Amino acid sequence: MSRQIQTSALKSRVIEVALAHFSEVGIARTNVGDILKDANCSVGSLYHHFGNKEGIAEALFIDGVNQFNASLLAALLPRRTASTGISSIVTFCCDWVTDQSQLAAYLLSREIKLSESAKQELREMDRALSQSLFDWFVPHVESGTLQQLPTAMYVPLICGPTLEYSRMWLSGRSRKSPSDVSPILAQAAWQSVKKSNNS
Amino acid sequence: MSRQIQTSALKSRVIEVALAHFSEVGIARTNVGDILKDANCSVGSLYHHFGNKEGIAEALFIDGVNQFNASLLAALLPRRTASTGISSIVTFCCDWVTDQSQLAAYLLSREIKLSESAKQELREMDRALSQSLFDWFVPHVESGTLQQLPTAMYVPLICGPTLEYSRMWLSGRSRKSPSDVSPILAQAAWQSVKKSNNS
DNA sequence: ACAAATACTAGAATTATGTTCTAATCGTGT
DNA sequence: ACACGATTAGAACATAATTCTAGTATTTGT
Repeated sequence: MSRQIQTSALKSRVIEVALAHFSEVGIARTNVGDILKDANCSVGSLYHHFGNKEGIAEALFIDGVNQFNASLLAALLPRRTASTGISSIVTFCCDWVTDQSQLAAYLLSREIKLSESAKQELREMDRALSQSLFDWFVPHVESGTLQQLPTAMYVPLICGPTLEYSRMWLSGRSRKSPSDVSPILAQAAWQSVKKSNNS
Repeated sequence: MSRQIQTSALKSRVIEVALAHFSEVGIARTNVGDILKDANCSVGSLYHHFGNKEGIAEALFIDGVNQFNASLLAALLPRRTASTGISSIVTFCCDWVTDQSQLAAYLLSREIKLSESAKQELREMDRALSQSLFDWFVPHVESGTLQQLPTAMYVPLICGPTLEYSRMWLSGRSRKSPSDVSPILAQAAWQSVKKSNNS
């Protein structure tokens, strides 16, 4: 088997196993020995590839965010109207969280203080996503269907309620899954960013 | 000095010192030795009062949530109209986060996997707050100024964007403080829960 | 006021576990 | 085939969390 494939398989295995352990007992309480054992990985390999325990947590985090961002854009970009676009964002988030609840819980409960380099990388990813989203918004703002707002406000307004509800659900504070309530969340998101006549 | 006072002073000191360290380098990387030193506390005392490092983190968390909840209710309850009430919630959150950014960052980035007992305690606190908020909402729903929604939706809709924006600001992803943008957030919150005629 | 019980403090000793280090191995390009 | 770098291996190490035993103060009951 080629080195590259073998190596990336090992990394995926470690990340997958790590998510399971982190989810069960938290990062602090999982010991790398257990990850090693479950992922069939030697101490040397693990530290070669990830540097330390935080490195595993960071790789998992970045991996998850990448997945999420890519899928979100894929869901949004084909939409042509402002209201279907906003709705697709919210619905996608709800379904993703409901579907991948373990990974979602990990990403939403930023259980880790990221290193500067990881922060850097994430900032760049965030910038790229924000840019794509903003590019999609612009025409609808110009055509007068979306409110003109400071750039930084769109994401919180549209996704804030959904993410907050997701946190509630993931931590057992509500029964109905985000998917179950996505129509309400989509409607509310639309109300908060659509252009309205009255105040 | 009475034992009680001395003891609670020690605990406060530990919690305060812990917040400083946790904020600077994260929970995982702060060592209890440093907390001990800075809080003038012996190993024995610390473990007697907090059990372990996580116990400190939990006490800090619960303490912070208590403070926040109490102040929030104090800001909301005197309000008489639906729109001033919603606005006061959002504005209070923004100002609190802006003002106590270190504690806010700690609470919002749930850097810890809470123990079952802490979860229990927090769930109870959350239930109490939700109940108070809901009691305040009910009359305005009945009078037709607020939308009728599932109970669990009000908090995410009203606070979601604010909390999400706060996270962005706290992690350096936006320049303007929550207080700076609170009018926009308050307006959006109102749009998403007020009773409207059109769809 | 005294005794007993309890709550708390102290810090040395222990243990757990994350990480380093040296050596070996395996692909890959020349 | 050779050599180089990337990767694997796991024993050894070091750090830092936690336990433990003993001692001290405070409160409580009589």
